[in-house]
Amino acid sequence: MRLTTRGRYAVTAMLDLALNIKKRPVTLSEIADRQGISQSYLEQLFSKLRKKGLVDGTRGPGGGYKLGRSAALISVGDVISAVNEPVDATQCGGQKNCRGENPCLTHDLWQELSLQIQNFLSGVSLKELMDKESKNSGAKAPLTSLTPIHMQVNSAIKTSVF
Amino acid sequence: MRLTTRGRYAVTAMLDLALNIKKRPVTLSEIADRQGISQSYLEQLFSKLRKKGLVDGTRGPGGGYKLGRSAALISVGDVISAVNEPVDATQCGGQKNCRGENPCLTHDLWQELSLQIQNFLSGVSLKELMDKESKNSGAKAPLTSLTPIHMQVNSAIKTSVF
DNA sequence: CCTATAACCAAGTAATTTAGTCAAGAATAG
DNA sequence: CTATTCTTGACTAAATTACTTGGTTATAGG
Repeated sequence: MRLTTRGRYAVTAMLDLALNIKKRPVTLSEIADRQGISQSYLEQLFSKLRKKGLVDGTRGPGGGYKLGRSAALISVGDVISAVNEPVDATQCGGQKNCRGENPCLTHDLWQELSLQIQNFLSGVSLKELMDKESKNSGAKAPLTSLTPIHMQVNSAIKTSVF
Repeated sequence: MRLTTRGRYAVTAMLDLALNIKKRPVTLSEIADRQGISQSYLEQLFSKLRKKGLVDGTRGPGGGYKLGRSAALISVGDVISAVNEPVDATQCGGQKNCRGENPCLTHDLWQELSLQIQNFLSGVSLKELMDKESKNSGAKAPLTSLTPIHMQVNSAIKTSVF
């Protein structure tokens, strides 16, 4: 799981798409204009998103993109991993023969952690983010926690460990 | 919060350090050798880790690095953000004047999500990862979940949403 | 004091990734 | 037929990452 500005662009664009689609598909030039991202760069990102089935494109006038499935069924993790090349964290490629003494020990731990992050991001859907937005639209209150429940549990664990 | 191979190197090295320190400090050449990372690259990473107080270095023969504080008090988030330059996600720099129509809308949402990831990674300490390791050392059982509790809650949320 | 060790520091470089440009082609609504 | 919009590919500039080189300081042990 990699997390760079590239993934941020993709999530931002997908959110823009999800929020602005009413009836007509949303064009890339609209998104590019609203979010200040190069259209051609968006084209590359959406090419990958389309291949993963996260968006559907229709050509011609009145065309554009729409979500490949319900926003509730698209996770942030889906979007981010769609636009990133898969990385193998271990230099031995899954074999445990890296070193003699401590073979891939910390690699396994990182792999495990990486999986946890992946799981976390798979637990946040576009719909949750959209709902968050609509709840705060027009209001002056700052954005609060997205998914309070497991965050509270998490901080409970944290305080119990410390 | 950025998440690249750079952060992986840092976490891996910190884990190696935490696992292999018994009485003597651990030298970078040891870590470099065990983990297959360039020593000079480690020096750069540890320079940043030291400036954040995450490690203490002692020079001369018998010298090396030790943890700046208890492994229970060092989170994975600490390590990762220590070796990365801070990024401002918005191109307007906190001002809400990016666009006319949808000012920084999705930016706010990304900011919120980014904060969540940060919180999540702040909830996982080096000690948790170490304990995970020692529990599985010598055993053939595969690694299971690190922090089962909030993961279970998380998946519960997920299934309730879907 | 001398020497080896190992942290510290800084500049530069190769490789990779990111972000963007440019130039086409293909589908389709009107 | 034409304008629109996706789709594709190749190419380029910028940024980041990973690594190299060549030092300097501090210190333990002889």
